[in-house]
Parts: sequence; structure tokens; C-alpha cells
Amino acid sequence: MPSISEDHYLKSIYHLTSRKKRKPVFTNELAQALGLRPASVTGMLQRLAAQRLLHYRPYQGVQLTPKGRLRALAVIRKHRLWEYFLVEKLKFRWHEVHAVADLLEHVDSDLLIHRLDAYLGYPKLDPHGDPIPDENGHVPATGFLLLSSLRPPAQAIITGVTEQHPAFLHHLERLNLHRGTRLQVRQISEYDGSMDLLIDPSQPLTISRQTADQILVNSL
Amino acid sequence: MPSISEDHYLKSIYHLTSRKKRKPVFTNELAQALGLRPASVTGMLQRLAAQRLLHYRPYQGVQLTPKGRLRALAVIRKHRLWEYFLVEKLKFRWHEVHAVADLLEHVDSDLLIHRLDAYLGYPKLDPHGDPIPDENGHVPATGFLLLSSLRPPAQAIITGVTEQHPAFLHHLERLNLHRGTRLQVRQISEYDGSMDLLIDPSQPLTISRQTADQILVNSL
DNA sequence: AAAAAAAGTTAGGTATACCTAAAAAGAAAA
DNA sequence: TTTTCTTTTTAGGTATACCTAACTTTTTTT
Ligand SMILES: [Mn+2]
Ligand SMILES: [Mn+2]
Ligand SMILES: [Mn+2]
Ligand SMILES: [Mn+2]
Repeated sequence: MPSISEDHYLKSIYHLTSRKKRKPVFTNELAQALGLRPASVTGMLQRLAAQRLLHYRPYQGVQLTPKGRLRALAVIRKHRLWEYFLVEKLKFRWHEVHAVADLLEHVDSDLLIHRLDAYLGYPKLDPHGDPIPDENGHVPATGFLLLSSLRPPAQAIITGVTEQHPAFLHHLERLNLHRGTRLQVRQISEYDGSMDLLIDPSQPLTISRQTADQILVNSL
Repeated sequence: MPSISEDHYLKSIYHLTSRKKRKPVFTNELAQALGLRPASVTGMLQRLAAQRLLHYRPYQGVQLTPKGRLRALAVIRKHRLWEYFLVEKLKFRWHEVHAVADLLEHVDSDLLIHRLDAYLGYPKLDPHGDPIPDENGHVPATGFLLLSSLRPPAQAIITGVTEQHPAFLHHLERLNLHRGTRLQVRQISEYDGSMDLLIDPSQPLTISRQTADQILVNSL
């Protein structure tokens, strides 16, 4: 019953809500995130509110209801399970998965998702290190840190990223930074915050503050 | 660019055309096959004709153009590859696959289908014994016979079915008839055409003419 | 506290894809 | 060859999901 458009609105509201602590999500930021015009967003928000998927007060933004949140998490679960499948089974690269998972996430079959989950061995994290919600909408906690928060001579393992754009993921591949890559922080520039790292086979590497801000790690 | 509705029309016209030798497909049979009203079908046929996907002459039925035929075969290819995936990897049963493949067949990504095909080992037949068209729209010939065309004491192996309804596939499962089942025709009733068979571990079984008409075999 | 700017909503329009009811065309029967 | 029946099309309507342009509400600046 939920349409592709509805899926995208709910998912987008969920992500915007969690990325910033602030409660309501505003029409314009949603329009921005979805690549639509604000007038279109207003119309859809009113219809989603009529379905009790979110609370809508004119001019005051929206918040998901528990029902809306569960719908959003169901879509996110499907998205991340498919991403895992694409990388682990079909040998997709990090930057190729997102666009395809964005199509597969709308396939509506509980049986399919259940069998897929079993086939994949009930993974807890997607290829970007994002947690995969379970069928009840529970999101496992990860406790990952931003690489940019470490200080020399911290050692860590890359566990994920906070940014999905193909250009960024491509950038990481060129730098030879992947999930599972072990690294040590050697030095941080006082001037621009860039980090000197030593990765896997004692190879030195310098990355920008901007890049370090998007990388998640497990500290060792 | 092709919508789910367009996919279904093209696929349905293709199947109706090949199942009967007759050239054009008529509005009412399409409406019947798609579960829609004739008036709706007329409207869509006119729009597909405007896209040069089929030839439409009012009151005279339609025929796919080469372009329309390729579109139909691309959808059928996706459908059958997904069916193969569902059965071989996700352990779906014969009767469960069709509904789910009918959703997955609309996911529009050449990269995905290409990688899926490779992952599955470039299968030539789907779980119902139907040939999987290649990326150029070539449909491999199978040369299977109808079980009902055999005469005692012919021996054969079940290779597929010509009917996809879950009720029929369920019926076959209850009879213990699967793809790969070896059988011998013992006797055919003069009265109602029912067939006495001997299957795998010399187990006798009688099936109706109607059932035998929907089973494809390779004669030994 | 006005005025100006920004944010959000309403009004009216488009395309897709369905529907019912009425009209028209073609095929079959009288 | 008319009449009747069946098939198909047209006409007009609905819901979804977008759009632009005009208007209203809220926020910020003067
Ligand atoms: Mn999507
Ligand atoms: Mn992801
Ligand atoms: Mn389908
Ligand atoms: Mn099949």
C-alpha cells in the first residue's frame, strides 16, 4: 500500500530528524532533500498526516508518529539488506550500491525480505557501517567514532562512513581506505586539521579534515 | 522510463501473441489478462502506439513492433532471472516465486541484471522450465514436449510447466512431481485421457489429462 | 512597530493510469 | 439487407504526484 513517493518522504523525514537533534522537519529542507518543490511537499505532508504517519502543523514542520517511524525503518531495513546483498553476493563496489538499493527498497514482500535476511546470515551492519533495523524497527547501536575525533597516536579500524555520495566513496577507494582498514593517527595539522595516517602495510597517507569528518572508526 | 503498467501490457501482449498463432491481440483479451476494463486498455494501447511500441488499428487489435518486443523480452528476462534466484538462492518453492518476481521484474538497472546473471551462472531456463532471453532478446529454444503427447511405454524427465498458477503448482507438489522427476508412462485411459505413471522410486501415480496437458518433459 | 525577507500554503494546471456510462463500429443472425 | 449482438472506442470522472504562480504566515531587520 505505501507508494514509492511515500517511502521516500518517510525515509527522508526520519534521516533529517536523526541527523540533527532538532525535533521538527521543515517543508523546505524536505523539498531540498527530495529534489522537489515546497508546494509539492506541503501537499504530500497533508496526505501523510491524514494517514496518521506524521504530525503536521501548518508553518511548524512535521514529526513522524510511531506508525510513520516504523514505516520509515521498514524501508531503511530493506535498503540496507539489499546493499549488503549487492556488495557481498553480487560484488558491487561501495559507490555503486546506493542507486540500486534505492530501487530495490520499494519491493514490497515480507516473504522476500525474510528469506533474504536469512540467506545473508542476518547481518547487523550494511556496507557503509550503518545499522540494519530488525523486523520490529529496532536499530542496533554501533558506538562508532568519527575518525576526526581521534588524537595521535590512536589506532583504529574503519567501520563505516557518514556520507553516501558516490564521489566521496570513490575518493575513499582512490585513497585505499575501506571498511576494515587498520590505521594509526600520526599527526594533526594545527592549521587546517588534516590528518597524517599510517595505514595497513605501514603506508603513510594524509587526508583532509573534511574527509576525516565522514569516516567512522572503532578505536583499538 | 518504462512504467510498471507499460511493462505489464507489453509482457501480456507478447505472451498472448506467442501462446496462440493468431497475429493480433484484441482489447478484450488484454483487459481480461490484465484484470482491467476494456476502456482503460484502449487508452493505454493508444499511448503505447504513440511511443512506437506497437501497431494499433482501431477495432483491429494490436501487434508489438520490434521495439515493443524487445521491451517485453527485457521484462521477461528480468522476471525469469529473479525466479531462478528466488528458487536457487533463497529457497523459494515453485508456487511462491511468481508473485515476488512480478515485483522484482520492474527494477530498472542494467548493472544489477548483469551482475545477477553472472552470479547465477548465466542460467538458460527458469524454475518453470521457461527459457531466459539473453540481453539481446534472443530466446533459447527448448524443444520440450507435453507430457500428454507421450504414449506408453515412453520414459521422460519433467522439465517444466506451461501454467504458473499457484494452485496448479501446489497440486504438482502434492503429487510429488518436480523438475527433474523421472517417469514412465504406463497406460492412458481411453475414456478420460488420464495417465498412469510410474515415478522415481517405482511409485505408481495417476494424473488427469488436464494436469498432463500442463507438464513439459524431455523424452528419454 | 513597520517594513522587508524568508518560509510555507493555496490555487490552478499537467501527466499517468485507472474507472463507469454512453456511443459507435464491426460481426453475426434473422 | 436490415436487425441484433458483441466488441471497442469516446467522453467524462477520480486519485496520485508532480509543477508554477500567487498569496499568507512567520521571522528578521531596520
Ligand atoms: Mn528509493
Ligand atoms: Mn548504506
Ligand atoms: Mn510485474
Ligand atoms: Mn517462470
